[in-house]
Amino acid sequence: MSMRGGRKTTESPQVDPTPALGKTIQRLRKAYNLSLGELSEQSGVAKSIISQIERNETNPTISTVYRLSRALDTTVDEVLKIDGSQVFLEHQLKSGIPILESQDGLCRLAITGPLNLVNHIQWYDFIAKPMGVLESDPHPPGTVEHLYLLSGQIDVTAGDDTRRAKAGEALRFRGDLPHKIVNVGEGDAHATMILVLRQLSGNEATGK
Amino acid sequence: MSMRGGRKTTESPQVDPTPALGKTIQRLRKAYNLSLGELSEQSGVAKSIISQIERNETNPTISTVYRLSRALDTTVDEVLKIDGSQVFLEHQLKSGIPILESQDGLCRLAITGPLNLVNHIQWYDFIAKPMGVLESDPHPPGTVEHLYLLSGQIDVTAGDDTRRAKAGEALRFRGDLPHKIVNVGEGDAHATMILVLRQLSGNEATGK
DNA sequence: CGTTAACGTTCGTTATATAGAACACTAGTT
DNA sequence: AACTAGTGTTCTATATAACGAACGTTAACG
Repeated sequence: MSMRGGRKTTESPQVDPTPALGKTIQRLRKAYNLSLGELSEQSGVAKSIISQIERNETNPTISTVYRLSRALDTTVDEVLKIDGSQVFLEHQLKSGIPILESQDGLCRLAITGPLNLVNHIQWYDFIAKPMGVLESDPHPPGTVEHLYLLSGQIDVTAGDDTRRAKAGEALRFRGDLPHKIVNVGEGDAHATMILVLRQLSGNEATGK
Repeated sequence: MSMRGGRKTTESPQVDPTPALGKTIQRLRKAYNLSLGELSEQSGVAKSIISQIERNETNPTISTVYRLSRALDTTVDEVLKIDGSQVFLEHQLKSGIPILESQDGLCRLAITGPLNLVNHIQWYDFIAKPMGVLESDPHPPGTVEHLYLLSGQIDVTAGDDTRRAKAGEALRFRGDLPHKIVNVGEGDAHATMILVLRQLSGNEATGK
């Protein structure tokens, strides 16, 4: 008797085990602002292959997916996950810092600041396509968010307050409230976003 | 400026991304008492491929590894883990029941009983090669372990008490103490092991 | 304009992962 | 002993994943 449980082969004869792999890889790659060539360099995978993987035109080798997921600071399982329902992808870095990136590609938040300061100050590069909306849950109390708009035009809503900023302008608002950033311009909106956590002031070192 | 952090390509030029995959697959397959042919049927992967994968003679496709890991009730990441230090592999089933299986292949514990009773009674198939030792941490208080030796010869130590059993004999001992099973015979030892948890008696149902 | 550079795609070739058949090997049976 | 049924391995052919080069496109510059 070698049967065990009710597992069957006939479950799904020809399921594509990796329906979302391509999109996920591409999402992560863009979240890091990497081109195919750059990711190719960093991962060791030919850029043509990456291109095909992103369009689900190939069934990559474990080795290939492994190298890609390493270069993208994530795991094989993570890139295999089918998260079609998720609006935002939350990607845990090795350092524990999440990268938020909208699935439809409208908004993108990439960390650009030094990782060792992440408990004091977080520095993001923010790009939103027209109509893009980034909604954030509150950050820790006392957090202040600084936003310097490099190009485009956005509306920022923090709590009840809404303000508009054009290219070259800066905004500062409370990050410990639910807040929202909307690209109200016609082109892409590009901004530098800096989160200053309260711990920074009044405590020179965490003591660890 | 497309640089980001300090990720480098030169990290490891030609690392084998899957050094333990073969062993892990084989371990899991044996933990389920599956032959290559059986796993082939259940996973849809040709048994020749599984054979090659287990001996690390191929670099399987994501699809292949995915089908295998599914058939083995685990994830892709799980089979990729390099746990060379671990003496025992603890494999979480979907149902949450761990399977213990020694890495060197000396001992093997496979669940054979019905899964829905796992909180009351656990029923294992135990096989140990010569010199094989299975050490267990204490089970919940009140647990009694029943062991019926099908073939071979073993010593069981529970607490301070040590007893020997030959083929056809049965042992019963306290499972809530650290205990150890040693195959002292020349051939394989094969036993049926039944864990009876206290909840079974005095409570007809856990209420959930 | 043409030039350059960067992007993602497609092409041509090579390497190899896959499946199925054939193969040894063992153990149990008559 | 021969006959089975099981194991895991090795064959052979085919499909295709991988790479690097060439390509079309776009954008920024002179």
